[in-house]
Amino acid sequence: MSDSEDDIVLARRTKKQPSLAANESDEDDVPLSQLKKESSPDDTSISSNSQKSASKNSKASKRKTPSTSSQPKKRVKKEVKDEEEDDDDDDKPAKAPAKKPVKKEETPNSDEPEEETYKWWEDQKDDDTFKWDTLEHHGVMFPPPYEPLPSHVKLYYDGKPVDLPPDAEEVAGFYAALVETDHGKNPVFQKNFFNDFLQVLSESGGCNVDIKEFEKCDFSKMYNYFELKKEEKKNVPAFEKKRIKLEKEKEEEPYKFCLLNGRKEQVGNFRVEPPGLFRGRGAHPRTGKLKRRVHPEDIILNLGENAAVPPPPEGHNWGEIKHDNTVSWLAMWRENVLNSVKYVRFAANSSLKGMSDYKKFEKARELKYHIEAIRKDYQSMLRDKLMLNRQIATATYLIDIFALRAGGEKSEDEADTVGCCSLRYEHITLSPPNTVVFDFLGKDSIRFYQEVQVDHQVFKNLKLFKKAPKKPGDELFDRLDPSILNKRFQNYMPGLTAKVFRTYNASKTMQDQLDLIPNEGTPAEKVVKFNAANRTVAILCNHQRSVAKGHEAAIQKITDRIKEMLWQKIRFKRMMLQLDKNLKKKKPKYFEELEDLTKEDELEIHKVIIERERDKQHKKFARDNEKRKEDGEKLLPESELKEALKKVDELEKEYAKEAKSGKPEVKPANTTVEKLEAQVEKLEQRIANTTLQLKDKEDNSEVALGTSKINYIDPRLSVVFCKKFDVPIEKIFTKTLRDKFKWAIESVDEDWRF
DNA sequence: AAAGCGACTTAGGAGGACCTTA
DNA sequence: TAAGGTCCTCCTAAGTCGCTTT
Repeated sequence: MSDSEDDIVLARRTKKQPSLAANESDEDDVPLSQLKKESSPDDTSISSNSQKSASKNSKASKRKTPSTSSQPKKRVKKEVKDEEEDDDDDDKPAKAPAKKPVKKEETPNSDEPEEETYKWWEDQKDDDTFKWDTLEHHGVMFPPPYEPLPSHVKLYYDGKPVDLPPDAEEVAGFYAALVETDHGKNPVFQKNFFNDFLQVLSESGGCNVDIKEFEKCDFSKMYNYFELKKEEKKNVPAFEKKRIKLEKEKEEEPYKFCLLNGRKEQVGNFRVEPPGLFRGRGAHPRTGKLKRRVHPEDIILNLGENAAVPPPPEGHNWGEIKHDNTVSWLAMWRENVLNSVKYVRFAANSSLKGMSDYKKFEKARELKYHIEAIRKDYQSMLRDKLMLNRQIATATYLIDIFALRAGGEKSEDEADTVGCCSLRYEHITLSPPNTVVFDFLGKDSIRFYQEVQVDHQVFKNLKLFKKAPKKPGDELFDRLDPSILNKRFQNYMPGLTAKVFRTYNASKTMQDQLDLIPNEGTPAEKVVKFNAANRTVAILCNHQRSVAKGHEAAIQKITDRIKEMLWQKIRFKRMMLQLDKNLKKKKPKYFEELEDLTKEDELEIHKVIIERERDKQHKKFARDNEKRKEDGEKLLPESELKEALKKVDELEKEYAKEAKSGKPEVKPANTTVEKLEAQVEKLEQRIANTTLQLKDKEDNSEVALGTSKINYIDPRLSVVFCKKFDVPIEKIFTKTLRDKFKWAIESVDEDWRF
C-alpha cells in the first residue's frame, strides 16, 4: 500500500477468548420436518414427493457428485500489463477451487459426526444464472397477533385515560416501549410516530378523547407495564424458560430448513418482520414511522414449479406464487415505510451464499494481478486534461487508498450520508502542502474522520474540485457517479467494481499483517496478535461501534486496580527494607520506584481499601442474615457486625501509622526477603497483564472487529493462520462463522495465500 | 442518461446466552 | 448464586450494483 501514514498499531492484548468448547448445541441434524403436502390441492404433490425422496437417498449420492467440470476453466486472467506485481506473486493465477482437499481421515475435532453436507466447493460450477433446479420450503413464520393490554393500562391524554381501539393501542405501545430511548426522545421520531398513530386511530374508529398534541400524551402507564412485564419475564424460573425455549424451537422447526435441489439447506430470516416503528439510523427523515403488519396476502413465495405450496395461515391466501430460479430468495414482501422490498433468504451457511462468498473473494484476489496497472494508470490520469478523467483518477485513488465506498446518490428522504462519489465541498478540508481532513457521515451515519497526507497531485485535484464557484453543498466529483467509475473498472478486469477494492485491500492488509506474526507463544497470545491484525483491517474499513455505556467506568476501575497493585508492590519493597536495611544500597535501581508513590495517592488508596472493607462487612452481614432468615435460623446480632467492623478500624489505624512512618508492618512473622521478592514478581506480572488488558480495551472500545471478519477478510487467511500456528479454529471463528466458512475451513492448505 | 427497481452484500445495535467473579 | 461483564446471534437498516424503463 502506498503512503498510508496513518500508523496502525499492532499487538494488543485482547480480552479473554471464548472458551474452547464452543456451544455444541444440538440444533444440528433434525430431519427436515415432513413436508406437509397434504393441503395444496394443486398438482405438485407428486413431484414434491419425488424431491423429498431425492433428498433422502441423496445421502448416498451426495458425497462427491460426479461433477461435470471439476476443473472449471475459469477465465484466464489477462496477464497484460502487470506481471511483476507486488510481493506475493508466488501464487499461481487465482483460480480454481481447491481440488479435493486431500485431508486425511479428518481429525477428531470436527464438531460432531454430523451427517455431512453438500461440499459444493469440491464441485464448482461457473455459471450462476440459474440458482437452483428445485426448491421446496415451508413459507414464512408470522409474528403473533396483537394482544390488547389489560384494561387498567392506558394511554393518558391531558390527564384523562384513553380507550384506544386495539390497533391504535398497539401503535401507542410501540412508542411507549421506546420513550426512554434515544429514538423515543428524537423529535423527528416523535412527529412521525404521532402522525401515523393518529392515522391508525382514525382508521380504527377513533376514541373517547380528542387527541391533538403529542406533548399531552402520557405513555408512562404503558411504559411501566412493559417494564414490569420485562421484569416478570426475567424472573421466570429456569426450567420454565427452558420449556418456553423448546416450544419456540419446535414451532420454528419447519421453517428453518428448505430443500434446494433436493438437499437440505438452512433458511435465514424465515420470520416476517413484526410491525413496529421504523428505527432509521442517523438523521433519517422517516424515522419513527409505523411499519405496518405484513399479511400473507402481501407475501410472494418463490419455489420450484413442482414443489408443494405451503398452506397459508387459516383464512388467508398468499399474495403470489412464483417459480423464478434465477433468484435465490424464498419469499418477499414490500415494506411500507421506504417502499422497499424485504426478502426471505438462505442462511449464511447455505451453499448458495457460500458460493457467492467464495466468488467474491476470488474476485478480490484476482485484483492483485491488475492492481499495479490500475495504480499506474490513475497516477498518470491524475493530470489528465479532461476533468472527467481527473475525477475518475482521484476517486479511484481515494477508494484504493482510503477504502472509501462508492457513494451512490441518495434521495431526499433518506439520511444524508455519503461515499466517495457523493462527497461534497464541506466534507474535506485541505491544508497545504498535502494534508486532507475527511469528515463526513458514511454508511449507517458512521462518522468518517481522518487526517491524512495525500499524493501531491491528488491534493491539487481536490483543490481544483473545490474551486469557486463551488461552495458548500456542491459535489466534489460533479462529473462522476459509481456507474461511470465501475464501467472504467471493467476495462481492467471483468466484474471489478468499487467494492472489490475494499475486499481486496482488507484481505491484502490482513495477509500482510499475519505475515508479520512470529510463530511463537501460547495459542492465546497468538490469538491476541491475530486480533490485532484484524483490528488494522477494521480500522482501514472504518468499522466502528459505539462505546459501551459502562466503558468509562470500566476503564476507571481497571486503572484503580492497577494503582492498587502498584501500591501493594511498593509496600512489599518497603517491607524488604525493614528486613534488610542494606538492600537499598545494594540494589538502588530496584528500590527507585519507592519514590513514585505520592503521599496523596497512598492515602487515597488506603481510604478506598478501608471503605471497600467496611462495605464488604456490611454486605456479608446482611447476606448472612438474609440466609438465616430464609432457613428460619436466628439472626446474627448487631454485635457481630460491630466486631467485624472493629477489625477494619484496626486496619485503618495500621494504615495511618504506616502512612506516617513509611514502614509497613512485616506481616506474617516468617516473611523473608526472598518471599517478598517472589510476591513482587507476581505483582509485576499481574500489573503487566492488567495494563495490557486496559490498553486493549481502550484501543478496541470504538472498533468493531466482527464486520471485517465476516465480510472482508478472506476466511482462508484465518484458516491458514490457525493451521500454521496451531491455534484451534474455535478461537477465531464462532460456531456460526465456522458454518458459514466451512468451505474455507475444509478446502485450504497451509500454503494458501490471498 | 437519468431514474427507478430488484437483488444482493454489508452494517451496527439490541438483547439473550454464557462465563467469570465476588 | 447473584451480579456484572462479555460474547454471540438475531434483526433489520443501509449500502452496492446491474438491469429496465423512460
